[in-house]
Amino acid sequence: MARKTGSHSEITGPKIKQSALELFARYGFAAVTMRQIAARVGVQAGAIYNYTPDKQALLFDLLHGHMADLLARWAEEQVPSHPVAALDHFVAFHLDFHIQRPELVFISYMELRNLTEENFKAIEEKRSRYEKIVYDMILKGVLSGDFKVSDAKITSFALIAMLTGVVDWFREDGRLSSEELTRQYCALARQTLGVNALA
Amino acid sequence: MARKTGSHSEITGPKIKQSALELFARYGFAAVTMRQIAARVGVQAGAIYNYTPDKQALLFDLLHGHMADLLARWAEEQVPSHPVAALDHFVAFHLDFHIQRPELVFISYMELRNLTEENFKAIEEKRSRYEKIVYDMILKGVLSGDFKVSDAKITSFALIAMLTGVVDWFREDGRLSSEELTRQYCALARQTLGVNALA
DNA sequence: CATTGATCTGAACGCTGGTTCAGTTAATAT
DNA sequence: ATATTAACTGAACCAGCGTTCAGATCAATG
Repeated sequence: MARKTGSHSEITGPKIKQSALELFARYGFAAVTMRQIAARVGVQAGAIYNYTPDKQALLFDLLHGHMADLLARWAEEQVPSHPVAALDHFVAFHLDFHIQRPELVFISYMELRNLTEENFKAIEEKRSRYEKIVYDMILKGVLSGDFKVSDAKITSFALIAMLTGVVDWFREDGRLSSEELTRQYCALARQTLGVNALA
Repeated sequence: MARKTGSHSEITGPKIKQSALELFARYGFAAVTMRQIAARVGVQAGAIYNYTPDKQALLFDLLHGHMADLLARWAEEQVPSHPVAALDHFVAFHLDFHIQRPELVFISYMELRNLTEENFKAIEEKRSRYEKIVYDMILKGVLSGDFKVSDAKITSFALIAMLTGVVDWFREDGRLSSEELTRQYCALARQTLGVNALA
């Protein structure tokens, strides 16, 4: 027996990516076997190499695609000009995007060190671009007087950390709906940035 | 050639733990070899098994010791009774403790999934205890009217995430001293918890 | 119907992993 | 000196790793 009826590359390709993603997220890149990925797809290990040059590329494609997607989506957003409205908009966007991809968010943080130096740099560059977006947003609000923070850089890190940390505990079927979550975090973010705080 | 002059278990034991910690933090548990750890200690791989039953125990001891240490230290602290002072105290404690052990903090977050189910539960239990401390602290301030937050549970997660996230970027020789860092985060935490905010 | 080419199998390759253990060494006790 | 033993070596075991590849299979083509 060899090739199964109805197997096509248009199906197998995405399935490999998806399986790799799930397994990397659950067990970690180094702990996952090509044979495990193949088994989940319903294929032998060798078949994977029709779709990726090696295991490293499988990881890199996932991470790089994730960051590229994040930046592309943000570029499409219509950001309000008022700093507080922009903050709300960003919080909603960030939460929505990350909550929909908990596994990608997870491995994007965890598996950076399993990347080749070259591949690592490519991801870092995109990550910095995103951090700069947040930093610029905060800076604008500080200059306009809408935000009161003692250090815009620190605050940008703190804001990202506290928003991204949500994927560690949020569950779609949990106590909070995603709408409620967004509402809560918009209020929390405003407070953290000192909106309406005393000078 | 076999045993080297001056080698003693009181030295080799801690050296193994330390080497394992450094390597796990840098390359990840699954990617690190017993032979790599041994090489760093200056010993053959087999010698490690005089100090640990297996690789898993090496990881578990590090994580469990870290959490036990965290809880023990906090238990020794004299916490002010006033909610705002207690918050400041907690922020200073948490930052200080975590900044001094960036590698342990790192692997405590990253390598949980490489633990046996039984070992995982033991760590989780301690982690929950710590989270409850934070939650209770926030709740107390909310009830006294010193804190204004819309959801104490969410806020406790957000606070921990934003404080612990510091180890991702803070460097002892960086722009900020640890004292300055603490000052900044005390202010940030107060703002996040709505101290002095309008009702 | 014959041919082709994309897709996949199954077995193999060389290598490295965690772990074990008989034997060696040197510090200590007698 | 001799005996004892904790500490370590060095080699081995075998399972499993990522990766390769010749050959099998099937869908599509002409």
